[in-house]
Amino acid sequence: MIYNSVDCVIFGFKDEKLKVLLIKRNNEPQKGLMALPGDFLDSEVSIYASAQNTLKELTSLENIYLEQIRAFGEIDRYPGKRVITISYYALINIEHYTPQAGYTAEKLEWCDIDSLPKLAFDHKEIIAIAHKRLKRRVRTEPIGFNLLPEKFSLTNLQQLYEAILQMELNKRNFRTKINQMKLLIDTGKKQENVAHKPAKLYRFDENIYEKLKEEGFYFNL
Amino acid sequence: MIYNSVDCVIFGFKDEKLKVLLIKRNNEPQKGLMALPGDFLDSEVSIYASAQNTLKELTSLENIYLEQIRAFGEIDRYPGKRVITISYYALINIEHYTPQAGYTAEKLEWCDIDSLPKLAFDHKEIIAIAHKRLKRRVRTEPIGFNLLPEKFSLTNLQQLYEAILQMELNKRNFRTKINQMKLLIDTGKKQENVAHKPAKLYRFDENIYEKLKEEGFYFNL
DNA sequence: TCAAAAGTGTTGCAGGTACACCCATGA
DNA sequence: TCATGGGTGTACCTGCAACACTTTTGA
Repeated sequence: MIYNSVDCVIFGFKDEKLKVLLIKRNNEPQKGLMALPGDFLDSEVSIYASAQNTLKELTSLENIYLEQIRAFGEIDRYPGKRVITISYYALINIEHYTPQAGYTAEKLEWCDIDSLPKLAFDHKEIIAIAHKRLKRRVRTEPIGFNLLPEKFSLTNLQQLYEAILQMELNKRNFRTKINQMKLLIDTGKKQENVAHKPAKLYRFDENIYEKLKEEGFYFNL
Repeated sequence: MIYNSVDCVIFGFKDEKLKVLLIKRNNEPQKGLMALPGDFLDSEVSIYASAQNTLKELTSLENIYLEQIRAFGEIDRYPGKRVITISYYALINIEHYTPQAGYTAEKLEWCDIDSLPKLAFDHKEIIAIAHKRLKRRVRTEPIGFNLLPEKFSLTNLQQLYEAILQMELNKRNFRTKINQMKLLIDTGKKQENVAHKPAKLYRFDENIYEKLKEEGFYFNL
């Protein structure tokens, strides 16, 4: 007998760090360890819909960026039975996240991508592969933006890319490249109560965003 | 009840064309249609091993390039039961391919990637996604070479990339870029019996090949 | 008036693009 | 000697990398 499950690597961005949403297992096997949110697959539900459900239960969010990573199918990846898991990764605006009833703060946690706790099963490997995929995708499609709030400064955007790609970027050149895309709209607003020149706040031009997503682009940072 | 299967998109290169190995179904459902080779998954076998087995049964080849694409899990993708398939793609040297006993020429066929027959299930979509993946991979890892015979000319190599990427490439620049990689070794041999200047034949430097594969590279064609 | 971060102008250089020409072979 | 495809030299030009300076705010 083979079981199928669906797991989600939910990425968020906060305090200049790339984060993953993890849940503490309260059932055997591996009770007490942190793990990716997920569930066994219902035979009446498509795998994509199953990932969407997991996401909605946890975060109450819908219509968010969600892409399959792949299936993980080593024989012994789950103790006791044969479970093949199909993993997805999601990009969410962490400000929109509100933990759902039933999930207490004790159980759910946003963990830094580069200081993860001990994880159940092969979830460490799954996160690593999700991150690798994200690093590539972010250069090819304008999806990184899904991680930001509606209004953000260019510095926010740069820090996001630096966190995802785990490398430093040159401020001047980063801004030049972003400008070339003509993807940002000046909201007219500025930062408030900061002890320095306040940064302009931008939002996306949804039309250009969709257009770039279709056409594909290469963001040579 | 959910069933799992593993399907393989086996790529080959012949007559300047990128090809896929397809098999005519001789069982219901969709008997008579062409389909990707594959099988239901045995609970004692890892998904990767299952793909390797399919490949070996069909082509008698081992140790070849094999990478998972992803799982396909729409509810109605397979008539009558819920079957989630996990797809792999393989790159083989078509000259090494010898159809195995039990598979007659009537049943197995190398089809052009851009003139595929009607296919069973969602296999057309799977091939399209495999091809898309190959297009990307071929620029990021030196894997395209798996599709060529041991000895090949620079023109062979260029035609391969043109077939995969479905675009024309400039001869002069293509050669310059290949040279920069220092990946090729002059075998000292040349084409024979051609009515023009015979092309030099090359083979790979396995060491550099492995090194590039690890490091990653970007082949900006 | 000072500290801190926002925001911009410019120049040199690497490397990609494009083009045209010569070479070796069989018929 | 001609047709065919193999093989190379180079000049232009785009566009990325690197750097330093000005601006605006709160304290």
